[in-house]
Amino acid sequence: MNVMNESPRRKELTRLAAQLFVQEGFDRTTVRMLAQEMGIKSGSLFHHFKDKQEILAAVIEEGTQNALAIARQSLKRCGSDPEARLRAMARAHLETLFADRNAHVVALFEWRRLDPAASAHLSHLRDAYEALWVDVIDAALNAGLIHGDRFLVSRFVLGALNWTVRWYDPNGSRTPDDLADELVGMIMAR
Amino acid sequence: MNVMNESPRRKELTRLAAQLFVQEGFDRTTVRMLAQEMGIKSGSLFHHFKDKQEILAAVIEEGTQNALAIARQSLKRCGSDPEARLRAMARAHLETLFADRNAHVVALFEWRRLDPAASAHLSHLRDAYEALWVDVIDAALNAGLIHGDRFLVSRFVLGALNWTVRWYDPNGSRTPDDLADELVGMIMAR
DNA sequence: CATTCACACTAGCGCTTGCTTGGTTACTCA
DNA sequence: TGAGTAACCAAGCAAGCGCTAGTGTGAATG
Repeated sequence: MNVMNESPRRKELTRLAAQLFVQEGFDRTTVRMLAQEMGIKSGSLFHHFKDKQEILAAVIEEGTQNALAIARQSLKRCGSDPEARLRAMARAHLETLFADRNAHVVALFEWRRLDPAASAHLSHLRDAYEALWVDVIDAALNAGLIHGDRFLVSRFVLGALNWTVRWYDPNGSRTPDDLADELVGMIMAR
Repeated sequence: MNVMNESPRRKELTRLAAQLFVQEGFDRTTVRMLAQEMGIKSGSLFHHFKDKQEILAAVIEEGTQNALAIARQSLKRCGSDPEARLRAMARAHLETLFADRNAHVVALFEWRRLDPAASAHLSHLRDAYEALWVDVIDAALNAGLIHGDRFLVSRFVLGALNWTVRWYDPNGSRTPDDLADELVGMIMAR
């Protein structure tokens, strides 16, 4: 088995795994299916990953790291205006959601299949991401842009955004930025 | 095997199955686990259900039928005021979501595991339910209570509501009605 | 009293699963 | 040129899977 490093080969395999996990679900995806998709034999898979669990963890970690990076970058770029920051977070969220769609669908819907160790590690990453959101929501509340309970508002907004993976069609007429603006418009006091 | 009727025994077994499906996920729940939870041997399970798929379909059908019934009842009770109807739908949604929590979690997150035949049948049920929502949202838009695109608004609202199953704690200080009112307040123009 | 029925049992078939083993190839770099 | 290593393969194991076949039983029905 490889060490836990991030060889380019492993990264490519992780991408393919994410796609299969979305298509079939984690449990129904067999190591033989994964291997075939990767053009290798099933035994060879365990040269790159300790076990099937580790593949799942790699997929989710990849997606969450990207989300965190993009969100931080967006916030840095957009100054300190609360409305601009709110809009930027919504846009960044949808941008990463559809850029790394497979990884995020796995993260959102196969989370429970992680073993406790991996789950604990990835929870911290997720918390770091959500903390960004809470800060932005807080600032928007203090500025009077939106009303309500900070906890509930952030949960509702994240729920509405995450649920888009269930219905949004990237080939349709609406861009992710359209969605973000519509959502922000929907919740802002006028 | 039993006919597809709704014997009380079968209904009770369906309830237990829903609980296990939530705990373990559909794929990881074995017929032996189901049988043990039900206090019978695995072979006996197939007296009540044709196969494992049929158990999943029964769980989801049960939940969706209840949601539809409760929503219709709530709308009938609350008159024709657009705001009251909007609030009633949100309350009804959360009420059924937590009254039949297991069934709904399965319906929301194990949907993909249905075979095509069952999926088509249950999609119609789901569409009937969502049609109620679109009507109510439409009326609220026409009354100027909320702003935005009817399609997007209903998707965002349903997303925010459905996502509550991931974080809402029924033993906490907030009632489902609190959540409904907060959400309605959040999206209403002021 | 005979028959039927719902419900449960035991036993196990045929197949798939995640993962291991022992060995081979292809490439890098001293 | 030869040692080291990353990547791979063929073969297979032990466990577990959904599901079936055939049987037993106590209560209701004729």
